[in-house]
Amino acid sequence: MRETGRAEKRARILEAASRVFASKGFFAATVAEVAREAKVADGTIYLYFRSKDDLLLRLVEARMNALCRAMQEVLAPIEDPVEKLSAFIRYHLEMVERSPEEAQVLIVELRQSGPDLKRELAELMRPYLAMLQRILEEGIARGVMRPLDPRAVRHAIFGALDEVALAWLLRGRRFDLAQNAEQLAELFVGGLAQTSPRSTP
Amino acid sequence: MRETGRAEKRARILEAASRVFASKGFFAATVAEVAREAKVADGTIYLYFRSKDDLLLRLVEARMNALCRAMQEVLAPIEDPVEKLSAFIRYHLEMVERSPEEAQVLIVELRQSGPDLKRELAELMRPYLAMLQRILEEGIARGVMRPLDPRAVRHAIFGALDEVALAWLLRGRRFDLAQNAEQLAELFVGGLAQTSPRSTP
Amino acid sequence: MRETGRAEKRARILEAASRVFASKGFFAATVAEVAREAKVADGTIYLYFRSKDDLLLRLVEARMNALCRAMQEVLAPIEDPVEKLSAFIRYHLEMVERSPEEAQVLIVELRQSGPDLKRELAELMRPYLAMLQRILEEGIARGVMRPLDPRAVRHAIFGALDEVALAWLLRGRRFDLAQNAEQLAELFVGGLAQTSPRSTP
Amino acid sequence: MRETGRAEKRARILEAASRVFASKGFFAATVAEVAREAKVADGTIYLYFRSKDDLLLRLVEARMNALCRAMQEVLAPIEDPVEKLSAFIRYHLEMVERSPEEAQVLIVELRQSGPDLKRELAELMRPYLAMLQRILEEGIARGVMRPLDPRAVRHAIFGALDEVALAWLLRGRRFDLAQNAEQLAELFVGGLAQTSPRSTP
DNA sequence: AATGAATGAGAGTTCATTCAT
DNA sequence: TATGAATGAACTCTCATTCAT
Repeated sequence: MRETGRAEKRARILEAASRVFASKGFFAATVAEVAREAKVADGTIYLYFRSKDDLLLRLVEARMNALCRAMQEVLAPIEDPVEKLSAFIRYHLEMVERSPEEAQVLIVELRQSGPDLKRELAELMRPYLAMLQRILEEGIARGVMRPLDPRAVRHAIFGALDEVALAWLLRGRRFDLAQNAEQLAELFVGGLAQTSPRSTP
Repeated sequence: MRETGRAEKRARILEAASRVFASKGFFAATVAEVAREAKVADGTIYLYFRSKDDLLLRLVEARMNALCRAMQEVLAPIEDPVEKLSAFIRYHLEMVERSPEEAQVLIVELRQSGPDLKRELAELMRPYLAMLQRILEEGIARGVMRPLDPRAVRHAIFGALDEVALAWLLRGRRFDLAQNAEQLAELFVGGLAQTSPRSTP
Repeated sequence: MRETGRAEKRARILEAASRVFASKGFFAATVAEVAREAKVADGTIYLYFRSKDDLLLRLVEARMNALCRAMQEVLAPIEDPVEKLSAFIRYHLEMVERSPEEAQVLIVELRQSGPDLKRELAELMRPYLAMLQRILEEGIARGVMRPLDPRAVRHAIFGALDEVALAWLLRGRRFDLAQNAEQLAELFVGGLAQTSPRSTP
Repeated sequence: MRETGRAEKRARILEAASRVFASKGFFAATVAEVAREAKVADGTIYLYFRSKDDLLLRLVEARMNALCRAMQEVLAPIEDPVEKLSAFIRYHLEMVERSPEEAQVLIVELRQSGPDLKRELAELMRPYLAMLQRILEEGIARGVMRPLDPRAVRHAIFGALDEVALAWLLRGRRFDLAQNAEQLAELFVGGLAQTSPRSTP
């Protein structure tokens, strides 16, 4: 238990925090509970994280990094921006379906915080949103997507994904998320499709 | 100061709660602060509301009712479901722009709560979401919208509106919300448009 | 509703207080509850009583007065101090059985109070205890009771009655109080009986 | 300061609670006051006790256990049930005289509580009352006591002891408790004495 | 590095009492 | 005289954070 020990314990605390925040919400969760779940002493948390807020921040950071990396890999081999967008939507919800607990933190608890924390959390989401925006920009640049404001569309798509995931989580995961992913992909791909070429006979 | 007095004071407390919750977040806000803002004693709050949770619930209820009524009136004279949807999107964000503080509560604080409260809040949103869904169902029924799953699309549109509004609020209202509304309207109207008829010469 | 009105309302409040204090305990009971039970406004209580403490004090006072008067009448026609004592014991528990709610206040709630209030309450009990003591003193003077310290015996008898009544009330009035009264009467009459004269042939 | 430290602090809090409850009454006493008296932080109380109610419960429990053990030892070497009863009465009041503060809690505050707490407290008294009842039952069985209902007599004796102790405490311990104990012992021993043997010359 | 007992500020809520009507 | 809405002090209990071991 040296260097690896440290990293492992940090990870264990983050895992514990993820579970506890997901099940109780960030505010209702207590540091003591996270400590118990991680099988460390209360004080130990503070050797790895500055505060409860910091714990959430680092948790979201870790999840976002993993999500970004994974999404990157999924999108890399795809050439067409339209297909990229479609893959983005489907893969995002696939991840939610695969790790609902992690998703819970990113989706639901993310906004549970005072304004300061909220701003910091938004900052952490940026790389992910940037990926989405780049797809849109490229689609527009290549002329395969309508020239709508990429930032507005990015927010729209992200909000849609978020809301669908939230509904799925809140309703106890009772509907088919993959099917919803298809619907969303069609909706947004259709919404961004260049319509003029079709009108030409 | 008889019947009007009571209702006015209740409204004053709701106004105060709206401001305080918006600026600090529901959890960080204290009942004492709401009382101070409303210029009543701490205990007075409890003559009008059962608890802090109830205060949020009633606040969201009031705002939702107003929003539903207003939206109803806007949509009533419109016949075409596609135009109705377009109007829904534009008017929703128009309201956000007009009363950002109220929106803050509906959009941001709405999810700040333990799971129990969250469920009750979701319940309060239902009539509004139902309106949106009905537009989609009618559009599909009349054959002017693609037969996508109305529930999925409803979530998508609502999430998109929410996220755009949230971004606008968090960034200090620095971009043009009306313009974004146009973009969203185009995006979703396009995404729902029946494409096949066009391909027929 | 003039002079009689006042007295009647005062009595109504006392009745209400009796019921509420009996069912909840003096501390747990609220003035608002008493007011509701008496069908008067909260503030009205304070037109008739100085404070919540005063309300209890006046309630006990009224009950003690009634109890004293009734006991007085019961004992008046009895000549023999031993029979008087026996009647006192039986009648005391008879009253408890007849009006358990009033008894509850006198027995149980009587001690629920800070030390100041407690002293004042003890003061109110004095006339009743004095009656008992006088019986004992006369019995001793006449040589029909053993010359035990009348004050000590008075406390003993009163404590015994109190405890038996308390047990009866706490156990949900499930045993026969009259039978217990007989037992107590025998016990104390026996305990106070002059034994030596009898042994002389 | 390991195992002993914990137990000692718990004991210190109980001592403090005993003093504070005795001087102010359970209801009027505040947890903050107990904490101050015990020289610990407010929150520390809750590391050792679940609630203010629990604090009283555990306090009574500890006192009752000690009382039972001590009484057990006193009675063990005594054979004759009549003498046992006499010793019980004298020793009970001796204990009150020796530790008036502890007695205050057991006697006075014991009934200061809502009905739920009251029932739990009554439960804690049972072993002690059972000891008393057993003495009576044995006395009756051996034919050295009159066959009065042991439960009724038990209540009577306990109530008498309670009341005498209460009076002594409320009057500022101004009369001789030991003397009263003698009187009570004579009273009850006399009351329970088999009278028939006396008639034999 | 790790512990977990201790801290104490601060939360929501209650309720005896007052006073304008 | 009666009302009951309003008050605000005071309560119990929680929990993020610290620090002696």
